Amino acid sequence: MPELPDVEIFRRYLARTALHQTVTRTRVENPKVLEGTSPAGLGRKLKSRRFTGTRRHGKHLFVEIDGEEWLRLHFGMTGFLKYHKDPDVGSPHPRVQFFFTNGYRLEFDNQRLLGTVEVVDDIKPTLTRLKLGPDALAISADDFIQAYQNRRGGIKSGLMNQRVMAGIGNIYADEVLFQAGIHPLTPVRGLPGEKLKDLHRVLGKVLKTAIDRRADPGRFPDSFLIPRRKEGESCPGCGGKVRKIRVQNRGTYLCPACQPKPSKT
DNA sequence: AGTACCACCTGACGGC
DNA sequence: TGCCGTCAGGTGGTAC
Repeated sequence: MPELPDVEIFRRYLARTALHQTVTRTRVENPKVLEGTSPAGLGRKLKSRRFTGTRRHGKHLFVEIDGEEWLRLHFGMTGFLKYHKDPDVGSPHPRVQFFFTNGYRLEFDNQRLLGTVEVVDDIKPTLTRLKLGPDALAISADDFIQAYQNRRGGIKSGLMNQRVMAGIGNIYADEVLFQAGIHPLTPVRGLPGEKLKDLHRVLGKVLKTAIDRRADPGRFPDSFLIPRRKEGESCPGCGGKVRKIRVQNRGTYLCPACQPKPSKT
């Protein structure tokens, strides 16, 4: 689930629930998701401290701890957050839990254990260490064009490369390329500047729309491809059949009519 | 620089 | 029913 729009929704969720709450204790159900600390170490870092702010960069969520350190949450392929009243039935895979003085708890659910919970001193050096490019929602048209115009390889791989730009994954790469009418295997070099500029505009529009719709495909506009990610579904643009191919070994959905394959030169 | 392939994990689904 | 391969919205390392 978690690409940029999903993580932005998680950020807002945390900001209206666990923010400003004081942690009484933490509980680590599975230490595999911890990075650079132990369950006891995480507890020491958070006990009696408050969450004081939130930030997001790409697919990473940062939660400020008393204005001193930051909790970095990365969700992998299956993560989400849930805020409960303590005795309530929780989420199915609460790998890490944060308990608060108000009797609520925040759960970091992560079924496949591909996510990460880490405490860091500061955000900037962390983005450098993780080699993340600019955030896909914040990047300017000029920076976008600069980042892509001299790249080799296919456009979908480029969009998903977190070092070039952070936040786009398999699903939203397909959506952006569908909305822009570009075939996923199009060489970036084959895209004129005007087309890149258009792609940047579409990127922003897709992300903002998805966030407005709470990153919930059930609420997406009829013009979106995401709710029709199935071989043989009808294309929202032309009514033709949606096709599935593999790009970078990832299932990739497109409309061959609306996204013509680039002609070889 | 970019890609292919494997690994890390759990779980759902379709075919036999 | 049960087993098995495949696939899943992420990412890092290694080899070419």
